Amino acid sequence: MAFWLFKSEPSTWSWEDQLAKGDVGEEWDGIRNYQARNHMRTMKIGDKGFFYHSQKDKEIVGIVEVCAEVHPDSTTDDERWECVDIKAVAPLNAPVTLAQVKAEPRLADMVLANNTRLSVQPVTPAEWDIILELSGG
DNA sequence: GCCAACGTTGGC
DNA sequence: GCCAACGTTGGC
Repeated sequence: MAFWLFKSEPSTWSWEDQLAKGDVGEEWDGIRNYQARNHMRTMKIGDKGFFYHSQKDKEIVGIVEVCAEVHPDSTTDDERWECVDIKAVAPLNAPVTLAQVKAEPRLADMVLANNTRLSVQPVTPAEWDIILELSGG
């Protein structure tokens, strides 16, 4: 199983919106970036991801799970763009802020701290555990 | 609100 | 195929 991080601006699609969808989940649509799409192409059902609020909050707020593998993005006719579906699993005990991530030496190489614009990112198992640790376990 | 980083587009 | 111009994202 692989780990990922999904970035969203809360005014567009928030963790609360995601939670409201329950186990049905929701298309992670609107991605118009090849790197992000390529990551989604490699995702499998059951992969876990962090849900990150960009812009105002800048913090990881919850855990999601891939519940449908890659398929065409329903928000466009352009066949280049595909996406997966994700569903909320649980909120973090406490949100982990970008500042916390940047202050943690073991997370110095995390994509979140280095490539601010990539909206779908891979997370290593080690990084996953450290984030959970920072959130209070 | 500004600006840096980065990706995409389009002219040549 | 290169590269300048432009648009978008997201941190500060």
